[in-house]
Formats: sequence, structure tokens, C-alpha cells
Amino acid sequence: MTQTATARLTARGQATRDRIVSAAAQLMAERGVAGTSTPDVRDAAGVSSSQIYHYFADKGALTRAVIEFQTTRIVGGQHALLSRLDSFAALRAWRDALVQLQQDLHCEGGCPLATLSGELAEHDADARAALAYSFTLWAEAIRDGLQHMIDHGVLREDTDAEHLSLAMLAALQGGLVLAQAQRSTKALEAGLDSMIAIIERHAPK
Amino acid sequence: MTQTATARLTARGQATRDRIVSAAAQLMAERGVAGTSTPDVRDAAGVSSSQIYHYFADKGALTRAVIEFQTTRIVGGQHALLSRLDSFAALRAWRDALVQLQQDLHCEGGCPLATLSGELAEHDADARAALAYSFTLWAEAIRDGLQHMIDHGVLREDTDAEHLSLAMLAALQGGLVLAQAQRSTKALEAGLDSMIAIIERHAPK
DNA sequence: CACGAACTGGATAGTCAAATCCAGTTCGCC
DNA sequence: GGCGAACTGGATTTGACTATCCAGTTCGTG
Repeated sequence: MTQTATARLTARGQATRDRIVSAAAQLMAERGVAGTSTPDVRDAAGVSSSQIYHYFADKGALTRAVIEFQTTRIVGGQHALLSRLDSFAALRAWRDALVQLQQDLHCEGGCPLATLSGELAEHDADARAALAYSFTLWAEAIRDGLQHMIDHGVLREDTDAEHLSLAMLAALQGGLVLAQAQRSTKALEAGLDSMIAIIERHAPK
Repeated sequence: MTQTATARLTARGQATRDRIVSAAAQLMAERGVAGTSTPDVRDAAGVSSSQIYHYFADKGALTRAVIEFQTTRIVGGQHALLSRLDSFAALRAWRDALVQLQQDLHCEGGCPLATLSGELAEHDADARAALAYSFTLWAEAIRDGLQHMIDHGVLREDTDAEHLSLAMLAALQGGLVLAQAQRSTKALEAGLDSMIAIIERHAPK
């Protein structure tokens, strides 16, 4: 059903499946997994109940598809922004884009991956493992961006990109948690700016 | 029911109410709010259904009581650790205690306040506001700790404790999000250590 | 065009949780 | 010790959600 059946999907079937996952992803980001019923998804996607169970074994399988969808969307977007880091100005532009996005969203929603993780980590081992991998990919995207700066001579060769990327992702995720609760980007800005200040200390002398 | 009725509780009634809140807090931290049913709470607290609705108007009121309970427990505990910061060694001891606690818990659970926030922020304005205040109290506890270090001459007078406390809390919360998902304290350690490195730069020359 | 597989729609079991009701017990106080 | 309020237990109503079933339609392919 998951891999083999996906290959057997017709164009129409694939479109229907995509519509279901996309609608479910949006609803789950807004209301959480438990707060999103299959009737909600049915209405939002404009399909009928049986379609959902035709494409997914149960709600858990749909949830896993949503995790994959959000991972591709978010980490893919981040990778595009980060892969070309070649200056501190570019690093600050990445920081500004994150802050601006949250402000445009009125600090609502937080990070969809973190929301899913908070709800699923303790009672769905598969989901937790998938989300752990998502965060690993995100950290690697940041690390590769820092490595790119090293390669361009903007950072010293002895910079520990691995360590800094984990710290940066922690500051970012925590900033998003606080932004969502406090409806303010102050903590997000403070966290990211502090991490950038640390990184700037690794400029060649 | 909330303030006035609390005053009218007898000792036995108060004990029953406490038992319900405590049981609900534990269950909600483990399984989330939506994943915790009132029958679950009833069994865990050893009471019957009507007790819950005798002490709380509805599940939302119980949830708000849980937020208050966790805020007092967690922020109170943090305040006790932070209020006596008088050296970098004490700051590192606080960091070590946080990391050790997560390791003892096998990185399970994350921060109960962040879990509640992720689940409630977007559809319960009162809960979101209460949790925003919880995080503000936590940030103030960190800020006061840093101020204590300034007062003891361990940090320079011009240190921006407000900014640093927000950044530290962001790194801490994000580290907990990643610890829960990845079942590893590496990102938590990286985030906290980076923030401590920033703070150490504010030592008098 | 014909055949089977993929796809679709709507109705409906079966389950469980939120909240209420009511009958009975214990407590605080005079 | 007796009165009213606070407290307790369990049955029950009401509603929503997950998942299934089945009958009908469209699609891909020889």
C-alpha cells in the first residue's frame, strides 16, 4: 500500500492522494493531529470518506504521509536558502527571512514538524523516528551552509559546523515555540542573533 | 467556581481536587491533552466521573488548572536553581542538571509546558495566554539569575540580561524539542553550551 | 470495444469520550 | 444532634469519530 501501491496510482489517483495529504497537512498544522478528524479532511479535500481509506490504511498512515509532506516542504525550502551561504550578510538574510515569515503569520502555528513531534513522539515510535530524521536533515542543511562558508574562507577551517548547526537549530526551534506561545518574535530573534554572534567569532583573523 | 469556589473547599475537597489535577497533569504530559480522556483521569485519580465536573466546569477548566500546576512546579523549581547563581561554575551546574534530568528521563516527554503550548496555542486563547505568561516567568527567572551574577561582579554591568535570558530560554526549549524527537541530548547540550559561551564573553576584563 | 483494475460516493456499524443526572453520604457549624 | 452545604458514586444521555461495506463509475490496455 505504501510503496508498491503508490507506483500503481493513475494520474487521477495521485492527484486525489495529493489533495488528501495537502489538506490533512494544513488542518493538522492548525489544529493538531487529534484535533483533525477524517470528516474534516474529507470536506477540506473535497473527497468522500472511502477515498481516504482507499489511499491510506488508517489515520496513522495518513499522519505519516503528512510528516513526509511537511519534511519535504520545509526542509526542502530551508536547504534552498542555506545551500548558498557565502557571507555573514547571507546568514543574516536567512535569519531575517525566518523572523519575517513568523511575523507575516502573526506568530501563529509554530513549526509544523515540532507540533507533530510534540503530539506524536511519545505514542508513535515510527512517527518519532521519522521526525527525528527530519530534524537531522534540517541540521545537516544548516551544517552544509556553514561548511559552504568555510569553503569560501568566510569561516576558519577549524570551525565545528556540526556543533554549531545543532545549536542553531535548537535556538531556532525554541524561538518558534516561544513565538507561538507569546505571539512575539523577540525570543526567536534573541536566540538566532546570539548564535550568529557565536559564528561570527569564527571569522578568520 | 475558579477563585471563589476554591476558597469554599473543605480539606477533603481540596485533596480530591489536587489528586485530579496531579493525575491529569501526568497523563497530559505523557499523552497530550487530546490523548487524555476524562475516564483516564478518573481512574488514575481514583475518583468518579462526577467529581471531575464537580470541581471543574469542563475539560478546558481542568486543562487550565493543569497549566497552572505545571507552571508552579517547573518554574518554581527553576527559580530555586537559578536564584543563587554566583559563578560560571554554578551556571554550568544548572546546565548539567537540565541535561542530566533529560538523560534520566531517557529524553522522553520534552517540556510539559511546550507540549501543552503546541497542542493548545492555536485553539484556546486563554491557555495560550497562560502559557505565554509561564514562559515569561521562566525567562525572568533566568534573567534574575544573570542579574545575580552581575551583582556579584561575575558579569559586567553592561550585560544585557534581558536579551540573554530570552536567547537562553529559546536554546533550552529548542534543545528539549530536539531531545524528545531524537532521543539524544546532543542538540540541547550544543544549544546551552553555545549560550554559556556567549555569556562568558561578558566577564569583566 | 471489452475487460478488469482503479477509483468514487454515500450509508452505516461500532466505539468511545464529554458532560449530565440523581440518589446517597459526609462534613462544618450552631 | 441536627441542619444545610459540600462531597461522592455510578448510570446514562448525547454526540462525534474511526473504519468498513457495497454499489456504481471511470480509466488503462489489448
